[in-house]
Formats: sequence, structure tokens, C-alpha cells
Amino acid sequence: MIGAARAVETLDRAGYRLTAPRRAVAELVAARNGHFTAAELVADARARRLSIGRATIFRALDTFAALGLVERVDLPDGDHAYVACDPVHHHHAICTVCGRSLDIEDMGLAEFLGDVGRRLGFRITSHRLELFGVCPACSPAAPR
Amino acid sequence: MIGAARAVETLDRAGYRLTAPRRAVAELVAARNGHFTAAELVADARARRLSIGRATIFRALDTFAALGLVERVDLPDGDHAYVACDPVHHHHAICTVCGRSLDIEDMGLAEFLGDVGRRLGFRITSHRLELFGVCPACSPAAPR
DNA sequence: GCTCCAATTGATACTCTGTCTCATGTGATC
DNA sequence: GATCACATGAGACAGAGTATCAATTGGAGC
Ligand SMILES: [Zn+2]
Ligand SMILES: [Zn+2]
Ligand SMILES: [Zn+2]
Ligand SMILES: [Zn+2]
Repeated sequence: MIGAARAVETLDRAGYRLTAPRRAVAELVAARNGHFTAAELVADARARRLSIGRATIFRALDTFAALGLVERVDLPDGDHAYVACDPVHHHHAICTVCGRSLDIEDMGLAEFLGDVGRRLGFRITSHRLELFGVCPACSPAAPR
Repeated sequence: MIGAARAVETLDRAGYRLTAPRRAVAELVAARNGHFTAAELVADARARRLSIGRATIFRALDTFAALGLVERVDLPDGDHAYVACDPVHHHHAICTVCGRSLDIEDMGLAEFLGDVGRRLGFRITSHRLELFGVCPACSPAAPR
């Protein structure tokens, strides 16, 4: 999800109504930098004096997730969070310092998983891969 | 976690008291086949007429997880679950039909992730990989 | 076996997340 | 502008997980 406008366009194309609350949530998401929880978005809305119901925010996030505008991630501490992202399958490297996430394209993972599945006799239908670490910007100087 | 006895032994070695509730939870876990949630263990305990407090079960699972006897996994539906497993780093292939999980050893993943980290300039400190699919036992006959 | 103390437990209360209901409001279409 | 299905918001609700604290108990030492 690059900008709120893009998200609104996607909503429209998918046949959803372009309501004020949905536009507002799209902007809150676009204003976020890294991963965020539903509770954080609710707090954001409150801070901006937007009177959006809590349920509406949950519903908007569900819708956005269904459209691939955001993706659910599970943080190491068990929290359910979201990251804004493009609607193609990929994974995230999440910085544990600043919270920002980097998209990872395939990089040979599909092949790797196909191989694993074949070895196990498992028909793999979905997977979840999340990397946690420290991003370049947060690395103290020369990373040695 | 191969058997309840093994778990008790590990608890002992780590300096924890071998209390009746902990032994009971160890047996409940050992009796489980695939992944399970805390709520399911509570239900198991109730079904067996064991009077173990809910909080105690949560605490026991925390302890077991800290000792590597069980591992937390996040199911696709967002539930927080556990699987009994060995205390070496590995991943799980979880059958969406029967719920059983297969342990996956490294299979070249460490190398793969090291490479990804290098390309991103990310110092990767931890990761989560979970595969979901259908296990051989649950595959309908010849898999096409 | 018995005593003693700190670790552990269980009941309960509590916070937080996410869902549901339903009366009210409002986009989009005409 | 009128219409109506879709969407919203308030509040109730069900569960997950944690906190508190008095009562219990494992195990060490005798
Ligand atoms: Zn993404
Ligand atoms: Zn960072
Ligand atoms: Zn395992
Ligand atoms: Zn199976």
C-alpha cells in the first residue's frame, strides 16, 4: 500500500463503498511507518480526534487485508499486527529496533519450499515466513 | 517432547519443582497429537476431572516453552497454539486436516536466510517459518 | 518421619482483543 | 433529491491472558 489514494482506488474497484471512515483508516495506515496493531490505529484515530468506532477500524483492517493492502503478521511477542504492503505474495523482514519492515521477494524461497514439501510428502498449501532483526539504518555503524 | 517423563526430567534439571499440576500438564501435552491451544488443554484437564487452575496451565505452558519442551506457533487463523517438540531450533509443517505437525530440520534454510540478510543489509536475529498443508496420511490416495 | 520456607497454586478479578447485534446513517444509483 | 442496500457506531459480549494474594506443598535439612 503505497498511499491512501491507491488504497481508496482499490476499494472502489473491488466494489466497496468509499466511506469517510474507510478513507480515514487508509490515511492512518499510510501515515504509519512500520508494523502496527489494531489498538495502535485506534489510538491514532483518537489522537487525531477522528470519531471512528473501534469496530469499524477492525472491519476496515479486515477488508484491507482481504484486498492485500495490508498483511497480518505475528510479532515474536505474540501480538497480532499489520504491515502496509503490496498485494503480491512476499515476506517481511521486520526491524526490532524501529519497527519498519522490508519486503522480501521470493529470492528462491518457492523453490526451496517445493523441495521441502517433496521430501516430506507434504502438499504445502501456504506458509508463513517472518524475519526479525536489525535494519541497516538501525545498525550501529560498521556492522562487525 | 517425547514423553511426559522426559519433560519432568527436564523440569527437574532446570531447578523447577516437580509439582502434581506440572506433571499433569506434561501428561496432557504428551497425550496430544498435533498442535493445541491453551484453551484446549484446559478443556482436556476438565474432561479428565483434573482440578488444575486455568492460570496454572498457562504458567506451565510458559515454563515448558522456556525450556523448549513445547514451541509456540501461530496458526493461519491467528490462534496462538503450541506443539510439543525437541529443544533444537527447527520449524514445523502443520497438517491443516489432522493438525499433526512434522518437524523440519534445517534443510539449508540457515544458509538461505544468511544470504537474504546479507542482500538486505539486515542483521537477522530470529525468524519464524511455518508451513501449512496436507500430510501424507491425509492426502487422498495417489496425489494426482 | 517431621519441620520449615520459598516456590507454587487456584480462585478471582481484571484488562485487552476481537466479534456481534441492531438501530441509525449514508454512499451510489437513478 | 429519493431510495435502499451497505456501512457505521455504541455497547454488549465472549475469550485470552495477566495480576493478586491467601493458602498449599515440594523438597531440603535434620
Ligand atoms: Zn509487504
Ligand atoms: Zn530499524
Ligand atoms: Zn518441533
Ligand atoms: Zn494430516
